[in-house]
Amino acid sequence: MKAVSFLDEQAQEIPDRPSPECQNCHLSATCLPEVVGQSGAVLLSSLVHPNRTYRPGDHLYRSGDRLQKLFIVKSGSVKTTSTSGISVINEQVLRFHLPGDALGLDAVAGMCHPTSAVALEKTVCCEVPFARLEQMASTHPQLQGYVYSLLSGGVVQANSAMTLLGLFNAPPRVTAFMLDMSRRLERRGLCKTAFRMSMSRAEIASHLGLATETVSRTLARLHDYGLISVDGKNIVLLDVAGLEAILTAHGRE
Amino acid sequence: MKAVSFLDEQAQEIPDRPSPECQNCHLSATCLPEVVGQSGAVLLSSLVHPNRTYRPGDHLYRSGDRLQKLFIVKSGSVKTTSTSGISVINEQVLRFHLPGDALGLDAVAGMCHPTSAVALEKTVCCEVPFARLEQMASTHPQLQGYVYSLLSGGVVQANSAMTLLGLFNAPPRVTAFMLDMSRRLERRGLCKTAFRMSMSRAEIASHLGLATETVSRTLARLHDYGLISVDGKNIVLLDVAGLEAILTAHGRE
DNA sequence: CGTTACTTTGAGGCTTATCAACGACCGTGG
DNA sequence: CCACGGTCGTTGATAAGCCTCAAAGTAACG
Repeated sequence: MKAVSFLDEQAQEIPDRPSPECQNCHLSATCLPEVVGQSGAVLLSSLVHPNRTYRPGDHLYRSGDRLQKLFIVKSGSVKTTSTSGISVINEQVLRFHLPGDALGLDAVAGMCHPTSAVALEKTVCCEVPFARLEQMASTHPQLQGYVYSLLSGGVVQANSAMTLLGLFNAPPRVTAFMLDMSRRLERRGLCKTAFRMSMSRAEIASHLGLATETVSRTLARLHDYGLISVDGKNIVLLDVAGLEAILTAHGRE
Repeated sequence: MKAVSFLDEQAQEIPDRPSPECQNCHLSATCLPEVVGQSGAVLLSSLVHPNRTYRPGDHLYRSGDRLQKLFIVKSGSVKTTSTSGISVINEQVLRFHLPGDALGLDAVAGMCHPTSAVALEKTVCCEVPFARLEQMASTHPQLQGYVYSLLSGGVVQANSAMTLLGLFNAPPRVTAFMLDMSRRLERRGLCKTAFRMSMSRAEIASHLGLATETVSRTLARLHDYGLISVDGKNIVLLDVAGLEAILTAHGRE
């Protein structure tokens, strides 16, 4: 089963395509569903900058950078991270972004990125100048509503991540992480039971507020129970019902 | 030193004021700073519903309710909570909202509240019908930008809360919580070193992903170190520099 | 003034972080 | 092509932090 990182890889190879045509984009269903209409896609095409390719470790933006454009992952994957502000040595992985996901929305409030974004693998992104998006949104109610949804959805997502860290211990955290990945991949038309996790164990651990070793051990235990199959970054969910049972069983209190 | 819960209490006593005048509101500086201009405040007054008073434990809205209006805390305090979706027994406190804070923004994406909001004490709120706010924002760029900021700020806030849970253990979590309260109160023109925490220990614990007893013990230890003074819900920050040192010292590797 | 809920304190045990070592994989350079 | 170093992942042992249970003390409320 093909993994997300290999999604339409050949189509993405074309470097710096001068004028992306959103109406032909394979992501249009997940990326801008309500906005892309007969004329909507054409409008958006005028907004979207040429695609740009990033290599693993490349920064899309760094914490402190001025907000100029938003990003939409077209292929590959990206992590957003924040430092505590106190010590710079340690960073928290806030979220992993898959194709269709928007990045940089948290910079709107201060017009300056509070987080950093780093490509996890070879990644292609669309770029949307925020000033022009804001301008165009003011004359296109549909687009405005979509921007609201994006921003609001970011709050919902962050809240559920916080709930995961607040209510659950290690096993359900790791389990919920995989089930969440599964759901997000399914929504993109990819296989929901077998996939490749492009991030390192350390990045998963940071995202879940755990130590690298704990993530490794938890995956091993889930494997022993016959719930998953683990081969490096490749994961197969063997017993989804069993995994969901972990969530109900291992909550705190 | 006056605490936030007693802020202008007499002025708030007036029940169900029929037509709130934002230009006279004592919160105008913190609540809608950029929007309230000569004409802005008048416009907003036409948006804002009569104030409503809540008693401790009253719900402003419940998870699942349809989004109809946003809320702005005028006096008192509110907690927003979410359940894991798996088990209803346990709830996670996402945030405590002080006067000037907006609530309900996370409902925009699904037009339905994903969280619940409960008053912690006697609380007065302004209500803003979302449909009319959206409508008016489309014709008033300043207001639109403000709504963007509110939403984006919600993401930033949620991310920093997640970073706190992900990177720090108990002592810095409790410390950061108090320092955050201090900053937020200072921004409202209240005393930043002595204040009343209207929420229970259990609610603080839930917010910080800890057990009630751990919060209690941590506060006791900070008291022993001479960093704070604790008398029930009343807190005095005795050594802010010392508290900030806790943050740098007790981070997880 | 009694009842209830909340808070504090103590003791014990479990989860998980930490330290350490080993093996696997990958890219590099010989 | 193989040897090499480095990063990453796994596994084990240990200990620390925090959760849990339990009980007493305190504040809040009718």
